[in-house]
Amino acid sequence: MGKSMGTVDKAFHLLSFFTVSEPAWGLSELARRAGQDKATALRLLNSLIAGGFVEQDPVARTFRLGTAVLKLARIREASFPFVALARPPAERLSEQIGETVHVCLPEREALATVQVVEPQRATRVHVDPSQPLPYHATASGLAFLAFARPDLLESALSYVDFRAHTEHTITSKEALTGQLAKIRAGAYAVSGSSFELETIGIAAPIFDASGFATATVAAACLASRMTPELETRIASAVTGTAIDISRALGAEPPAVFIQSHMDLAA
Amino acid sequence: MGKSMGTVDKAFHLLSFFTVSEPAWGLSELARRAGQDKATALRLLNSLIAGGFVEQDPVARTFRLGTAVLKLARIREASFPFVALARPPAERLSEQIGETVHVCLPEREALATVQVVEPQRATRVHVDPSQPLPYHATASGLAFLAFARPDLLESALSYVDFRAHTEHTITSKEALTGQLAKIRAGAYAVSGSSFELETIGIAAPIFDASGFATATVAAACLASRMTPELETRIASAVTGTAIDISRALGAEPPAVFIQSHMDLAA
DNA sequence: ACCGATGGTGATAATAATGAACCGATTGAC
DNA sequence: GTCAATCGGTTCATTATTATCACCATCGGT
Repeated sequence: MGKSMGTVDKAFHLLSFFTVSEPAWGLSELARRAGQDKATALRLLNSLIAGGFVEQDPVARTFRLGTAVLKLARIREASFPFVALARPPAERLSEQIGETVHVCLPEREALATVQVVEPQRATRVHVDPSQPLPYHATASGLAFLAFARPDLLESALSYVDFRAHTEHTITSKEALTGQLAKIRAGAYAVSGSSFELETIGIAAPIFDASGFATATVAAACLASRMTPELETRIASAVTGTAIDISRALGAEPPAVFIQSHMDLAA
Repeated sequence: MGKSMGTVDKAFHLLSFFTVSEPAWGLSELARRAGQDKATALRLLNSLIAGGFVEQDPVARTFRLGTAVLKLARIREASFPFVALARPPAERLSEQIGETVHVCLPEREALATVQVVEPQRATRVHVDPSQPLPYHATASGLAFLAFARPDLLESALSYVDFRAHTEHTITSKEALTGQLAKIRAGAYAVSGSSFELETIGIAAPIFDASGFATATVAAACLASRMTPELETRIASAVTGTAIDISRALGAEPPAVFIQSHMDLAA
């Protein structure tokens, strides 16, 4: 990793505190939580405001995300239309398997859901797009880590808290790395109720041009109707969708991954 | 304006070079265009990468916008759902008048288009969402400035270059402020081919809770089919849409603005 | 083999960021 | 009504950071 700029990192550290549940901050509290001096935080915020990344409420004096992020997101989607490209395959998958499908992108500490497709049938799993998916406790997280760039894997592992969300959650680094090896061999990840009870996640990585995972696609299934045969059928469909999306992005998944997918179909 | 951090400003300066038409940059060319030393630019880019705002293509070594902007845009829209709230009224407006409708947000030097709705009819104006709209040469810019918070007006005026885009462009500060006074009286702004020939923009401000403009909605019309009667009809529809969107945001437009809108309908 | 690009690195000189103390204004408790 | 605590924001001497240039290895074209 090359050298970077501490001041800029601090600015982004501040940005990371603006979340859906806490979208607006006062100066003092934000500085305290970010571990920065008030004066420093204010100067950083002034730069963020100048760049349009942050706005300040003129009466409450609180800070919130600005409109520049909307602009940049538009540019990014216009140039590399990930969400738009992933939608059709995700919709096909949901229709095919009759379960909720979601697409996630990695962030520092967890995965973020960027797309949810729910099937027509009456009983289905609801996925909250605003809820971060922990790496160690979700099928998507495991599928991503298993095929992630080594430095991203390492970084993500340093943030995993191994908190047990249910009694099935993986709670040690050794168990996690062992599980990742199995996933690499089988191409897809299953989280049997390790995040929420009653749901089973089946996930596969989406690859970028470098051959590493850049995103995930997953089915969120009702545990009550799962069988080994159904799991294989869904896993085959999910890995196939992951291959489709990867190719739509101009990337070719690793040969071993393609092979695993074809083995599932057989 | 409070003190800011030069280093952070430089990082954002780099970010501003990633556009729809030039979404990926090599290190040397970006540094040259940004007026920065290669080494400096690289370190800034490393920080941007660490924050997820920029990605580097592993083979071409080029830099592009990262997924963090998607995440922040999601958070911003979840907390302050401007785009989602503005869409239905904008679509209704486009259908009603049969012209292209666009919604813009102010940035430092110009307006940025965040939403475009094109009508079904064969002949229509195409609005490029990636092109910034100069304050002095577009109906949206004038409508915004006429109802902007005084400090924002002053800031925007300091950035206006008064460059003539066509022979009808306003090219002096005096002409601009005079025009703004007229717009305040009439509630909407018209740019008769002052930005591009053959198109006429009709714009109105969207208000926030403080009673000042926070965004704009505009119709981009073909000049060839414009008549005084049609202008009034469209202006009435546009101002009505601006009122609808303002109320959807929880804001009540000033009484004089409502009155002007009702006068147009009469 | 050469040329002129490219992406990237390292050491020092030049510059910027830092943070404790401070200010005026609110707020809430008594 | 007063006191104490907190708020947003500013100041300036101290300090740590960043900018820059020369340099390297590599690539594609002639």
